[in-house]
Amino acid sequence: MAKNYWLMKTEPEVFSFDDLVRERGRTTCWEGVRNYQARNLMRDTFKKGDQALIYHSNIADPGVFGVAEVVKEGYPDKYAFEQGNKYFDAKAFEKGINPWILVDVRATHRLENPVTRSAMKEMAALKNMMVLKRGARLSVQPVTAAEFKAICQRGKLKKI
DNA sequence: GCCAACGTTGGC
DNA sequence: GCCAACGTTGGC
Repeated sequence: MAKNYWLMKTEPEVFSFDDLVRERGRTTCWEGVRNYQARNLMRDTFKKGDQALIYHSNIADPGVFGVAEVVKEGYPDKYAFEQGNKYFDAKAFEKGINPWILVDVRATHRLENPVTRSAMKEMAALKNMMVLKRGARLSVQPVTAAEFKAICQRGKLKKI
């Protein structure tokens, strides 16, 4: 089974790549995904050892800042059923069925030169990349091996 | 801060 | 099941 590659968006004001690096074991559960398409990818397709580009969104200079690997495959997201939690899902809680899942990721590399969105747009290897398309809101996106490699080379990976 | 694109909700 | 209204995302 070939390794999968992903792009995972995060708002650095909320949780940045540096925040991930500061976590114990540089590992965290990827909280807050409340979209079924993204959920399905994490539940069905994310495999241990897959690699993910960590992308900062909703800032002046969005782009890829680091690389992480999947260290734990999909498991129930208990936060969805914790009243008062930021990611509490009242509707699901009433129904008694928790549809949400988490994966754990560990930071492995920093991009010495973060690859900004504007730089990505100029890269021929990324001309079909999902994240660059208009209105691509999916917070967890598949990335091809070629796209992953192109960004890693451009960004100069530095092992953490 | 604006607003286009998208996903979800809810009336019918 | 359709679709308008709404809330959110996220680039700019």
